[in-house]
Amino acid sequence: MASSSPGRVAETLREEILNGTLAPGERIVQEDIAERFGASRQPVRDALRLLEGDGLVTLKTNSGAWVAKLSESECDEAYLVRERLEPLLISKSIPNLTTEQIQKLTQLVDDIEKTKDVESFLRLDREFHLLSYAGAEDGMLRDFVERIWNTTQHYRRAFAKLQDSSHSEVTHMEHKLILDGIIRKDSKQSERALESHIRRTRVTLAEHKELFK
Amino acid sequence: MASSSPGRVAETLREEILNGTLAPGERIVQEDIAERFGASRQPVRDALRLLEGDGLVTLKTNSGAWVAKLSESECDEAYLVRERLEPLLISKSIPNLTTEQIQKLTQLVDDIEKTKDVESFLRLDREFHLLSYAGAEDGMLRDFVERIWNTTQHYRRAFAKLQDSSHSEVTHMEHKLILDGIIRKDSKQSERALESHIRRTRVTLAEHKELFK
DNA sequence: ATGGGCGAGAATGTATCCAATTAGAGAATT
DNA sequence: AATTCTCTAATTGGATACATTCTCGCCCAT
Repeated sequence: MASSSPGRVAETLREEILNGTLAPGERIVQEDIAERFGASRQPVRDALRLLEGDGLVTLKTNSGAWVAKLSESECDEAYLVRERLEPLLISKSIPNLTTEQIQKLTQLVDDIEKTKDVESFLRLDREFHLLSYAGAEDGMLRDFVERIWNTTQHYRRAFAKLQDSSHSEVTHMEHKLILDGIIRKDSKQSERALESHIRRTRVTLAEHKELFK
Repeated sequence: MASSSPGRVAETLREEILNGTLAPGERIVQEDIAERFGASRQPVRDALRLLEGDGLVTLKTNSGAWVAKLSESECDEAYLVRERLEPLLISKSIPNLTTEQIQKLTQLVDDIEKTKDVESFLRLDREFHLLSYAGAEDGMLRDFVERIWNTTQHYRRAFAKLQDSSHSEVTHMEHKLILDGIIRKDSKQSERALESHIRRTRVTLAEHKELFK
């Protein structure tokens, strides 16, 4: 069976964790997954180890695997790290973004402002930010940033649902400031706007401790 | 056999990669390792996956495992990330360092200044910096920082050998400035001294492209 | 009702075997 | 001499079976 390599299993599970099908704290049983993919437990174990490396799954020896969970302080830490790393990443990306990518970014900012649906907002917002980093070369920095986005995805969803359709005007302004810096190749502006953007989210998030109950 | 869990195998291999027994680019054969530990290949595979997650080993499907290798630009990126993350980490650590830990740090700065041996310098320098972070809670931030220290260890060694016994006076001054901030609980000072320390190393390292040949 | 201990059952860890794939050396061609 | 090609031996990936360990519900004591 060609579709049973650890990579494929991991990819599918990653999707399900990110889109919320698998909730944080939920247990993952090797044999169940193996059966789903018509494979043995071996590739599943490899897949789980891959996801552990991504911070999406927590493994405990002789015990099992669970979808990773963040505490309130861990989530706060994640945002503090984002504040420091993402401005660096975007500054490395901006000089190499193509015209097509910038065009797409412009459209995304527009689409994000229009959407009132939580899932669409999450998807578009993620696409906007990750695409704004597409000009940076692959490497540790991008890995770290993507890892943080993945491990905090669930909490971004919960937070977005809380704010519901009232995705603040401020968010859209921040996106526009980031985009403006990108268009004018003014990395410093994008860096600062992005830092403020993340910082504001962190502070706002800290006001909703109930998300971690 | 109690000593054959993936954790133990990974720990031993990690040691050997860090102390230079296993060089970057060197191939790792599953069966050889398995034989060394008197275990089967199964736990070895798990161990290799663990090390891959730590960035110490590179796996290629159907091909094998190699000790991870950094290019010049990847190494530069590592130091740029350190510049942003370690000041944050030390600022989280300083408020919680115990008197004993600070005493130990003071002694380490002293020992580092006295040593003329490359391996001792590496060990003490590593111990000093990591101990200065001991007050910070466990989490993603510390994981990231330790991972960078591990993946760049080999290049730090090569660089130290190059400078040999002439561990510059500047390095010791920087250590003293960091320590002074720690003692006086002046996080800002330690943050800035640390940032300069890492930045200077990055710039100096960039002048030695021959290390990546 | 609440908390702790206990045991049956389920899930994980490890070994071994077989199939699939690749690395690497040597030959042939340019 | 350098490069490409081919083939084989060696290595990795996956499945199955068995041993080991933990989870979770149940029971008992308080």
